[in-house]
Amino acid sequence: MMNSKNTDMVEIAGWVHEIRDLGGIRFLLVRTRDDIVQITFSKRKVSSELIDKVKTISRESVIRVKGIISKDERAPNGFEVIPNSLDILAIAKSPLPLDPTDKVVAELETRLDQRFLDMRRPKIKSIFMIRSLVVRAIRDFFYKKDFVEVNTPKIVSIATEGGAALFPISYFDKEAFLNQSPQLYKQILMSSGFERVFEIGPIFRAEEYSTRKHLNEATSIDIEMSYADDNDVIRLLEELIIYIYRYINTNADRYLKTIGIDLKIPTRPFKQVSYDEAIEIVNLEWGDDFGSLEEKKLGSVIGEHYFIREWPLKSKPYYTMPLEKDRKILSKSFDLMHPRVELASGSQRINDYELLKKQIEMRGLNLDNFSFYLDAFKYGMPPHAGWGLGLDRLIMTMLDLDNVREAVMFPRDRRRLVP
RNA sequence: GCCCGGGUGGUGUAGUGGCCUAUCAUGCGGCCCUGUCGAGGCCGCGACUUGGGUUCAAAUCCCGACCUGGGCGCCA
Repeated sequence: MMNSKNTDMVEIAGWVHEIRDLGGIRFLLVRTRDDIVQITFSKRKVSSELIDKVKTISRESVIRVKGIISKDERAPNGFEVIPNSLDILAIAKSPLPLDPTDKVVAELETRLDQRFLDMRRPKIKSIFMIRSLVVRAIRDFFYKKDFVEVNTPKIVSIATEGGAALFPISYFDKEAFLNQSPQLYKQILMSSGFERVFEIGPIFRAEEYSTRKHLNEATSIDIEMSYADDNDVIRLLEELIIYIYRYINTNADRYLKTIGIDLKIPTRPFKQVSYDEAIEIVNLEWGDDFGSLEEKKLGSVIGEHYFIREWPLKSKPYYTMPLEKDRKILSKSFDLMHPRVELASGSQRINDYELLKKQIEMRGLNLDNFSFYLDAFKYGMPPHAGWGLGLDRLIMTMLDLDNVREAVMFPRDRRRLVP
């Protein structure tokens, strides 16, 4: 919001971040989207009319100031503005529900209740400025790789994968659900010949969990790629993660500084462990799934991003390509793990109609519900692979946030529906 | 769904039966102050989630409700 009118005159509009009144001199710190600028009202240099006006301003009021830039070593960042005019655009009521200057840090719950104010804080705003840049990096990456960006329906008739609970909604006279994943649709698009698609969109899970890593509405980055296998999309995922980290490191330096993060860029290739190796490390029986404790242990043993590959077929969804190895029924599947949390999971998919039907039936699901999906496999479905990556968790792990809700502007969790 | 914590001014806290007309910080109001940048000094304002119970006496102990933090399960 700093528009230089000529070399000296500036106009600044923003919130009154702090007021320091020393009697004969009064400092207003005005906060714009990206900066905090000091406006200095001294009796010597500013009219008494303006001095009287500035006395009526409360913290977090919105003002517009026109004045002259003055270099002064005593000012923060070495300059300040000596005002010629002052418009009070909106007076803020008092007391404030929380303190945007970080002198007293409110709890997350209070902050989320007053999210509009919370996001005025430079640290919090920086999270979302970075999140925007991450999304930009993702689009950048996929467009360069000749992917097509798509939008699939969020109102659907059936569960995508079983497993997670769905939110039922009423769709005129029919029952419908909020989609838990774009999985089925992005696969159908492979049959339509788009070859490489990606989508950045919301997914909904009705699980009643209440943890630091779960949301009931999350943002998923999903891709699907024809003529690719699990290895191909693993490489692509690695490449994307590193692209994002690099992009943020070079384009979001100021925001990283504000948050106080020194971003370490992961190195390729990421470590890989097979499911069999992983259960060995954490002492599980073959066929067991990893609990939180095991996930933590694996994370601390490996210490950086890694893949867990070749999961037992039965612990992955029906569309996962089977893999027979050492007389065990595994799958061409993988999870991308951060030491703290799972970030992504993917696989090569089944593209054979009969095999897919068999896998759906084996899981006790009703084939009739899947006809719109299965039809796409009847008339020439290329081999393909893909994955889904949780954007919110990616931001959480990248910026070392304690709670995934910190990475979402208006999070939806077990209890929170407002704001 | 299970287990363990917690609800004290606007915000963040101290306080484990009487010393509480409740601590401290921040904030807000007033006064002083021309270089603040966690401004400072003085004065003032503002709170025990809720319903029962125990007790001479409850912020404090017990039970319920509501809200809430963490862990587990499940999940991405």
